Amino acid sequence: MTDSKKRSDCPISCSLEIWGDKWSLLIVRDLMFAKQCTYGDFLKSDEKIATNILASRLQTLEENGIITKSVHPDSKAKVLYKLTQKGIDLLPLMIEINLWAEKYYDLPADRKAMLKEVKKDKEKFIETATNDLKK
Amino acid sequence: MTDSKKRSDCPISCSLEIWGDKWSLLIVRDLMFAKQCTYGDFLKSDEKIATNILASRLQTLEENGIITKSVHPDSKAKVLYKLTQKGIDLLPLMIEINLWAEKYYDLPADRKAMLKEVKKDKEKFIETATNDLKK
DNA sequence: CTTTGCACTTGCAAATTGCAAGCAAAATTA
DNA sequence: TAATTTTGCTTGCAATTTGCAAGTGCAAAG
Repeated sequence: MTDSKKRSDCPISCSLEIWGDKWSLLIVRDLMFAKQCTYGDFLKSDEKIATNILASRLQTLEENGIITKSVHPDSKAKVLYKLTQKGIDLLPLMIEINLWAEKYYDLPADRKAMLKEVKKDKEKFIETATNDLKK
Repeated sequence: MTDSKKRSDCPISCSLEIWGDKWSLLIVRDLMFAKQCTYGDFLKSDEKIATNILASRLQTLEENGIITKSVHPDSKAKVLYKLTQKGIDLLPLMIEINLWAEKYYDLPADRKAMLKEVKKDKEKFIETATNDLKK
């Protein structure tokens, strides 16, 4: 069950082994930008991830220390997913994905607004958002 | 054959539809950092991509305007793959992946050396490397 | 104490992956 | 000029992964 079969020492390759698929970074996105953090929230996202895939991705993200599970303060029936520091550290990468996509595709208004802030002072934005996510 | 089935307008999702798998960014990496640019070069990389997968990834990267094929100056039998501007624009994203991985995993010496340069002046590094890749 | 909500699990068909072998055109060697 | 090798793929097939639908078990609400 562990990641015993590392393809190489390349950091790009190691990273892709964790979140290199069509879904994992969407979960990170939800936790980072949309503040969606329950299983049901993830299922409700636009891309319509299948429930078994979601469960499997949440597990590997947890196994790799990107997210943690905890009991939701509202109810024991709910599970609250949160980004760990390692997960929060993906923020600069997520921002760069947005900036790349902005150059070549149409973005939704809210994401455009966010990038406007990013461009004013990227480091400041990252610092503020990081502190926000740590709460 | 086109990407008619767009999952959502989210830039993260759109990006992942192009290069969200375990292999595509390794090809970009080879073109970007290792200057490997023939079919055979890609096959020789540490991660040992299967030849049919390589062919399919090269095709979708080309279809999405990330890379272009041209005749190798040395020989008509060889194909030279190059990053387009859209591909070169993935550099900041690739750097952030390296920086993230550096924080949590061991990197090979040459990549560490590169990141040392990056940290001195990220913007300068990107500018220089971008100009290099345009040649 | 029954019904609803939430977080999953299970079963199965369809698609994708990975391995090995094959193939045609160009280049090299004999 | 003919035979061999290199290069960039394609093909066939088994194994794994995905995606869809239905089901399950526990907590909370009515």
